[in-house]
Amino acid sequence: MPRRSDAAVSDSRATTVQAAVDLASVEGLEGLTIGRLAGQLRMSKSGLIGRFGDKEAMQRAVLESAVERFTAAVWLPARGAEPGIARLEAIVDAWIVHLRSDVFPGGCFVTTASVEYDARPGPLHDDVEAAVRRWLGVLEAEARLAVAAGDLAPDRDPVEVAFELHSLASGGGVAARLLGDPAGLDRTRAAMRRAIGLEPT
Amino acid sequence: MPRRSDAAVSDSRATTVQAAVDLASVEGLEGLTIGRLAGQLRMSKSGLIGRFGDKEAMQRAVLESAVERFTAAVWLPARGAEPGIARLEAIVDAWIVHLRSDVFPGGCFVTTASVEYDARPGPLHDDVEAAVRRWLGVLEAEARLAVAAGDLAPDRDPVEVAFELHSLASGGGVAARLLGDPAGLDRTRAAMRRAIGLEPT
DNA sequence: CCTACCGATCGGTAGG
DNA sequence: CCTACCGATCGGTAGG
Repeated sequence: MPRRSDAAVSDSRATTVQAAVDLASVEGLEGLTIGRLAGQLRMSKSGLIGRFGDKEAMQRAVLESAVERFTAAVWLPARGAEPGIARLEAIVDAWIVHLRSDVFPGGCFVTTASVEYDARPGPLHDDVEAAVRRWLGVLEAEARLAVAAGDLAPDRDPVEVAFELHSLASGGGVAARLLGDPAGLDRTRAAMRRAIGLEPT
Repeated sequence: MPRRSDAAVSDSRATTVQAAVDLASVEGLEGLTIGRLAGQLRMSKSGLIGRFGDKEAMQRAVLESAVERFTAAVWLPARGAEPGIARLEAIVDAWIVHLRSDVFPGGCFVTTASVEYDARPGPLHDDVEAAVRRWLGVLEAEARLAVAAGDLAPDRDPVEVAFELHSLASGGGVAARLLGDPAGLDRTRAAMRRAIGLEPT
């Protein structure tokens, strides 16, 4: 018999990961240190690292959790909308709401991780790349449905639409936060709507 | 009389900064360490730090130099073009060429710095913010000229155009590098041209 | 999960 | 510009 039930172990791990996501959101996945996180959780470094194995495994778990937060915030709410332009619009709306929210205290987690690992090979690079590819794939599929439905011009390339939306949200989110200017996200929203042929509103 | 001429001192400092820009381009300004840079330059840590005062002063000098590289690569070549859409087009072209080049081995320096400091106050945050504001101001002025010349729709907001171009280059450059896909920059170029009303070519 | 500890590295200073 | 050194912190292990 284990001294703690599996549920309790997985619970404590989930709590740990949550705190780590918040810390890494500000400091980056590279800036995350075992000592600081352990101190914040009032536990020993060895106790903390024991939950993951080593730092890299912890970073990968943190990234995975952050991606789940993003999906839950942006993809799930939009899933109910009609396929086509309505769903694309719902994704843009949820995305902007997400960027305005404090889901990640330090700004979009995947964007931060993308910049940290875009020029550094390794498992974390591969994980971030895979997550971005999955999300681009979702956007592309939605854009394709919108083209098929006649909501987007027939010569509009779904791959291009997906890449454009991703670039605008990623770059616009960073700039809005850096400038401390909420209007930045209004502009990001307007640009994303333009990219899918909608009026600014 | 100084033991080394002013020119020699400033020369050695410039060499130091150049090496530091390349290192920080990959590791980030936060990942830049005195020990590693000193080792790469085959000098002592104290000798290196003596050229700047402390690490933060070195980081600020590195950022300033990187901004100058960007301006020289993107703004100077476009300056000769006619004001209006021709100059905007020239800026986009130079920008994409710059992103494709190895001017910064680790990707756009200002984008990396924006992400590192968007959620962290301090002098470096302020320096990055000021640099981005200056560049957005340049883009906005050019967009305004293009609107005045009738090259952009009269209801197109120059501030929005500037923010959109910046977001696309910043986010698109990161994604293209992360995915290791040169087509990413083709898509970025197409999106930037779309933003200023031009055909993809 | 803990304490105690490892070698390496951090930014920086003293003194020359 | 150097050597020598400071206290702090890094990721991680040994042993319980």
